[in-house]
Amino acid sequence: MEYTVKQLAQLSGVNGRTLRYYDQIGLLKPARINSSGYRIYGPKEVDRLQQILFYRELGLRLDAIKKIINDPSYDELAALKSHYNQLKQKRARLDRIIATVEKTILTKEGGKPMQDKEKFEGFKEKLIRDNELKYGQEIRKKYGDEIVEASNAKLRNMSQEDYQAMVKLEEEIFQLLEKAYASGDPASDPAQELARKHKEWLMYTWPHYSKEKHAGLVDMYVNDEQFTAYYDRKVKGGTQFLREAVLNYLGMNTEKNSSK
Amino acid sequence: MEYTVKQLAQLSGVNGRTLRYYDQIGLLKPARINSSGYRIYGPKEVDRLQQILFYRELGLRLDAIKKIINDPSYDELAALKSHYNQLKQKRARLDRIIATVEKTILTKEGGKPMQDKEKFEGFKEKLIRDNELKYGQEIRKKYGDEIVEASNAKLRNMSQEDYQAMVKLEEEIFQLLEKAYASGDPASDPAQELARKHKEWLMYTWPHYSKEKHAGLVDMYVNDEQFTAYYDRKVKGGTQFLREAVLNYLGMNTEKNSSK
DNA sequence: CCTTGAGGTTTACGTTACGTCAAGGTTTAT
DNA sequence: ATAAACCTTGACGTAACGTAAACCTCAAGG
Repeated sequence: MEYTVKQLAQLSGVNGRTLRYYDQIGLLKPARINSSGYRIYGPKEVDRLQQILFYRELGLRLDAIKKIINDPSYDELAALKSHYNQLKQKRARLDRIIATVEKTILTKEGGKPMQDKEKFEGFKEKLIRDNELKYGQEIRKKYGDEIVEASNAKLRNMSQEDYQAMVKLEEEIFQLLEKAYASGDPASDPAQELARKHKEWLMYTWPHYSKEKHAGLVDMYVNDEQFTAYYDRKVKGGTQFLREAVLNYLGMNTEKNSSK
Repeated sequence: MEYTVKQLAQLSGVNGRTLRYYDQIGLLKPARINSSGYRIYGPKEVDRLQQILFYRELGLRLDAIKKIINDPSYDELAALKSHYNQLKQKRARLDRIIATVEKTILTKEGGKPMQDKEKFEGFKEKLIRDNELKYGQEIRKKYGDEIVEASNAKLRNMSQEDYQAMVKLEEEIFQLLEKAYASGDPASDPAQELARKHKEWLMYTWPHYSKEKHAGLVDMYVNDEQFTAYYDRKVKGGTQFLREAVLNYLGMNTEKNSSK
């Protein structure tokens, strides 16, 4: 089947302008342009649009979507399964909001007062999405979906104070990283403190901590540009240094400097 | 309990900047400003923010939310019950999308091809929301929730062709309105044709048509500024004329010109 | 054959709901 | 006393379109 702009728009429920915009930003190019300049979409584009809408439903930004589906290692089927899980999470969030509404109604009708905190149950998706962005993509590939889901679930149930403590801890880690890096020695006291805090910080969201996973994670940090950018933003080479400090802390040998 | 910007932000999960913005546009003013110029929010503001977030969750725009909760006739409890229904609808929509993903996965794995149309099941909320904006607010007040819900349900199940036909019909109505209005006579042929088409158009979404409801509706058109703006956009006085044409068509007397 | 109406095109400016500085004042903790 | 962590008010930036202008193309009817 082939479709013009309007036809595909009607089929999918999006606006025609949206399709032109998607063409403009290179997110969804038509299969071809006919002799009079019309955009013509084929079956492949229909599927691609469907994928785009799934991602959009999850709240991803268009440039992120573009990156993902243009990635040569993009696996459509795996992506669909991931969608499936995330949509279920989204529904779970909706369930919590619905429960909050129910509770609020009962409160208004019954008179039993509600804690301010309770009033916002379910509205914290953004924090979860941040977590997802930081740890979702890559870790999903390495360790599978479960660990990310569990991490999100834990985050969701985290108390206000815990969350604040966690954010504070993260800041401390960055400060320690600067200090320890200045010492230049991954075995130094501040470096070991850094590694300890990094572990502590991970345990806020990891369901089961293990040395192997921790080591695997810092190893991945070094190889993944997103993570490297994140940990290098204060000091260049910070990611590398963090890895060595953690491996040292865990009593694992860095290949680079084995004994000494 | 009293909160500063950051505290309320952490409590509710929104960004501090968001709260300042809401103050700026007059959507959520702090209870008071303390001696050093800080915004201080009290319990009433906490509740109001919760309401705002409920509406935002449903996809309403901030100016619309402002209108609604500033309306002196705004009934918090009724609003909550309405939220409850709409959130459930939203969840139903999510369920449909989840079902689509499941189906897509099965298709990819099993090989049975999927209809292009099926691929977009669940993504048509916008049409429904438009319907809701046009007919939700006021009709909910007059006839209760059920009729609106039923109307939405009908729209949701409407086929592509029906929908197109309906949109086309709406356009015809506006053209007829112009023509009939020019004649100046609500009993004229084009005016009667107009009324007939208006009925036909309503029947696309109304579960049960009745003369009384039709008459009540056009009556309401005249008194509601949103509707008046809508039907007056081509010709001034069009709403009034439409009302008279319909009442005439239904064999009901307009008080203004009873016999003649 | 010509018109009309519904589609198509590009270009360009407007909008919503914030995010992100910048530059500075205030409060709290050490 | 000094820094850290708040707060303030601008002011500019942005994402993802909506909308309007000005023009081209195609199918159907008088």
